[in-house]
Amino acid sequence: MIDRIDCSILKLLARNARLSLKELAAGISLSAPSTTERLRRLEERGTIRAYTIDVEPKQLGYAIQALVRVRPLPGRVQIVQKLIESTPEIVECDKVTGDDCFVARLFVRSMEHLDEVLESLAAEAATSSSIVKRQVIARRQPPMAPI
Amino acid sequence: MIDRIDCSILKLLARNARLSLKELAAGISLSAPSTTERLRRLEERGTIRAYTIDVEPKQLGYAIQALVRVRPLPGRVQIVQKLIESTPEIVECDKVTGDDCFVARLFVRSMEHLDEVLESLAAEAATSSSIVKRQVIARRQPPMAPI
DNA sequence: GCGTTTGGCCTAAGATAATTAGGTTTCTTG
DNA sequence: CAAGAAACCTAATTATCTTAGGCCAAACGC
Repeated sequence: MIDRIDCSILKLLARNARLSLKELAAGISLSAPSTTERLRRLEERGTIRAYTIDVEPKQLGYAIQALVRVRPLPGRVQIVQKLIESTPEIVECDKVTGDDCFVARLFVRSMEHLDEVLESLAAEAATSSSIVKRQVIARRQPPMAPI
Repeated sequence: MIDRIDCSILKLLARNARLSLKELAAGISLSAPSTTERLRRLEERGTIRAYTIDVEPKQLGYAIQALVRVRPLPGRVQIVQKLIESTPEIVECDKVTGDDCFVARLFVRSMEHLDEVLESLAAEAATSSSIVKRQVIARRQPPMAPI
């Protein structure tokens, strides 16, 4: 499904998604039109879901990052999910196996702000929060190999 | 530190980091050269940490995504951190407050593969794994407002 | 086994976009 | 209030991207 060349494209774009077509083409030793066509197919097949940026949260005023495990009260799963979705401070949330139904990552300006967000969930769910002390591994790509 | 225009730039690029300079300039109603200069400063100040892509893990052969809480055995924190860093299946890891010293996200091809990765940690740490059943919120940006 | 089709690549030209240079306006500051 | 700096602009040059058309090799049908 994904050959060696597609793999190189993904690696190059993961490192810098704003690479010009020319640079990208040079990186994979193909012509510009062929590279365009490869890119188009990667997008079409959904391999590349999005081109995006990684923003420094502190520069946006978010001093604190936390991981929160959320256990909805019986019968409140749907409500809690809606609540989570509509909480803009939550930047990522997974529904997982186990007692902790949801695991969310959130960005807040202060401890007070964290408390505020958690309070908004308190009526519908039990939460356990962990403050991020350090990012040991910033979001990276898993090993990419031709399939 | 970040004005209304920078904010718009960040929002536009978060949605599509490959927007051409011309499109970006049109989006914020500035000329192309001014837009270039704004971008340059956002990069220089570290507000934009990286331009990257969001890849569909399934298309790379990763059928399963898991969140793992890792509690190193006494005195083994450093060793475990090294181990985590050198595990390519781990795509993200945070050092957090609380008993669970690390929280990692990993991509694996199968349950056997998951077991394999966890086994490699077993000698140095206790782990609790949760399989991701559904991404309720895919990585998004927190609210952006001028600061 | 051979002609045909398809997929993927190429080059080259025309169209589009990015950069550079130089000037204008506006805000800040001595 | 004048000087300087910061941020913007336009226009011309330079570079890049897209389009069109053709080549080649592997897969396919007869």
